[in-house]
Amino acid sequence: MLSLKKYFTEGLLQFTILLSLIGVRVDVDTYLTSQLPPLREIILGPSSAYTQTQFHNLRNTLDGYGIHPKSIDLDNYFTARRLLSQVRALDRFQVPTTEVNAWLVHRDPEGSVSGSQPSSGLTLESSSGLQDVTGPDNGVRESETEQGFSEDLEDLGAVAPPVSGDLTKEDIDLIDILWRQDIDLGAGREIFDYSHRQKEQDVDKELQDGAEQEDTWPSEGAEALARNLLVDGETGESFPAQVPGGEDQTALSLKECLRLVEATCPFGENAEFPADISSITEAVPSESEPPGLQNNLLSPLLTETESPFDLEQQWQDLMSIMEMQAMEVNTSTSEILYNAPPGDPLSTNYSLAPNTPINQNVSLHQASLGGCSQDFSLFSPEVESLPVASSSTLLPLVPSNSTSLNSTFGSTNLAGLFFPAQLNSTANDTAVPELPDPLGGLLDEAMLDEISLMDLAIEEGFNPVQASQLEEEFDSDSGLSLDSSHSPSSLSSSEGSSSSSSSSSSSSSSTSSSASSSFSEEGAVGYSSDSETLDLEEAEGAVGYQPEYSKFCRMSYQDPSQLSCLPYLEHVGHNHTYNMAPSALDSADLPPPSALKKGSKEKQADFLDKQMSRDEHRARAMKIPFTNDKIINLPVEEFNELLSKYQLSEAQLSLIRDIRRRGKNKMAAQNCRKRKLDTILNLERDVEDLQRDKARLLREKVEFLRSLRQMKQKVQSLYQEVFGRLRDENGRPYSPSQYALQYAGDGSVLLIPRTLADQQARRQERKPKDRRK
DNA sequence: CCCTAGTGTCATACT
DNA sequence: TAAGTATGACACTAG
Repeated sequence: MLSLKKYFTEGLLQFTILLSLIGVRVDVDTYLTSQLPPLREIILGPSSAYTQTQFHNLRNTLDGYGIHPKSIDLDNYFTARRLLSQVRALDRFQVPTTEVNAWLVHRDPEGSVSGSQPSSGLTLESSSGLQDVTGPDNGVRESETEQGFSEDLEDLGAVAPPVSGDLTKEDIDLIDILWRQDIDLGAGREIFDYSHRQKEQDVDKELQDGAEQEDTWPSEGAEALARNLLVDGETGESFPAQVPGGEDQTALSLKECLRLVEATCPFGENAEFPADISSITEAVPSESEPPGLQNNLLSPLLTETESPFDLEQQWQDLMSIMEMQAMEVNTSTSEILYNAPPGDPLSTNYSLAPNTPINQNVSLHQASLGGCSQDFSLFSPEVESLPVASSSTLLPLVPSNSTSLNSTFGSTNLAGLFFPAQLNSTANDTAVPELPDPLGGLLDEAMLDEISLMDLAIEEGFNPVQASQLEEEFDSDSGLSLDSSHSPSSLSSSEGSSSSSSSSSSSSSSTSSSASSSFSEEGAVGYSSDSETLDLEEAEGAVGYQPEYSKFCRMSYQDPSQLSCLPYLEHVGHNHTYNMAPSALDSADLPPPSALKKGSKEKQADFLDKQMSRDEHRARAMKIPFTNDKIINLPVEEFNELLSKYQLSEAQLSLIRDIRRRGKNKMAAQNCRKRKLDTILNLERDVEDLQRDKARLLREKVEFLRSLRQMKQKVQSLYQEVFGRLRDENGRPYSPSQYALQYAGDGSVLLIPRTLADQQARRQERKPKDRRK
């Protein structure tokens, strides 16, 4: 019970200190409501840190005593706590996984679509036109508009119903690939610098048969695209500008793609048509499309799944970032956050061009992609607005395992059509190490909202290198421990000098204000605070030790001005100690020889008198034949010996024991207070570290989210590319309003009527909700 | 005179 | 059990 009480009170103290030290908004609610263990930890945990630091033990060690067994490793404790906090912060990143469904596509000549899976077989006759695919993400969009972000995402169709379920291995692989692709396209992972990719590309060219595809892509593509290239501000990569009239580039790049598709896919003969630009453009989005329609049209993949991110929480996180910036981390985010226009360059850089029409004079032999063994789920985009951002966006969507793709499409490396070779073959090798697999669950609207938010925040200039540096800094600065440098043992540096000073400087009562103390030969620990007496004490074999200013001065304060000395310590040093000047005793016991300027002597005596503690006065009054320092600091055996040497009355003995008790207790109290102070200071530093960690993790999160958004956009554009190339038996493109592509779990692709796709989407949207209940 | 910080002391519990 | 230690509480003092 006692320990419980102790823990509780101490915990409360620390908790309060923590909150007050933070001084900024703390997510206390999160901990209180949903995370009781942390609260319990906050209350109970620190208690261990608050107990028994044994400051003097180190000194005792110096004096020949061992470390007190009660000493607690605060370092470990605080480190554990810090790690716990990090882990806790990380769990906000966890999002439910998104199930990627796919259907095996087999399109028979009659115009019906039949999947290899029974449930997916459907006829195309159900050309029911546009479906009302209103997204189910109203709540999310509220906050979107409120924050002024993500309109572009909506335009991109981020309102599609969610896909749900567990990720299969292939899904993960695909996600991984997408991730890397994204990285390659400038997701901010500088580790994948251009040269690195170049090397990979070179290697892959040697390894892969489809080198020609890669060659044609950059060569022809570059030529054609050179006119309207945008440069990714982040990676320096170029991609086509989104020019409304830029059909040329698109057509050209698509032609390249198509050539490979034709060479790869065993399409039916009767399905081959020369591409008719006009017919294609009909199926292509136009600027005149109502915005609402576009929203629905462009949502094959940017589907909402679950909303793992509490927007409120995220907003708090962002606020926290800004708070951190106020502290020191950065200073620009808030401005960016609040002032950045919705169409900030960063966002637009990676946004598809909703209004870019796509003209492709290409054709498919058959209106089906037989057995595309990709797992990415392409959900139906709706009609007209099929913005293909740029040909460069075709690059992503590579399967982690290109062999499966190849086997599916035949001997030709179709993957090379869509993806650079180096990504095909080295996807696994170049994976970002330890990259979590956040993508599954991240593909949801709420995430996109956040992404937009984060995109703004990220402009503060964070990069992974900085993050790692920060991390290193944190690692090296475990900061939470009461390391030896903060313990009184460090006194030795300043104290040792005086320990050997002559013992008989005596009555001079040095008025030097410099604090100096020493350890006695016995190793007993005394306490002396100011001026006088030290040398005399040594003469007595007693020892004092000074409240070490240096110790406090070493406490980590970021403000250099505070480093010099804590102002409130300037008053420490009153001499309330028992370490009276022997001269005083001597002068009392042995009156001065005689008339030696009585005035000054009296003054001196008065002064020393005032310096004496009550116990010293009592001792003198009781004619105790030895100093209080001896009484207090001598080991028990010597102390008893000393007592035995003298014939002392009961009163004297009682007083001596009281003096000893009080003296010991006084030192204990001093140690106790020091410990408290250290604990508080360390808590303060702990809070700072945690805040920095939090800011760093948030920045990393921003990075992840942005990459995710880019991947989504690329997948969407890929979908549009593929869909736009599909031709029915008459050689006409399928209407996005009537058909949609879906991917089955087994890697197959299915062209299904839009109505069915919508139904499935809704069904899958309901699933997670039900699961949540 | 009041407030605050530092300190000493006591009582108590613990080691 | 004795001695030492830790700490909350209180009082005192200086600034």
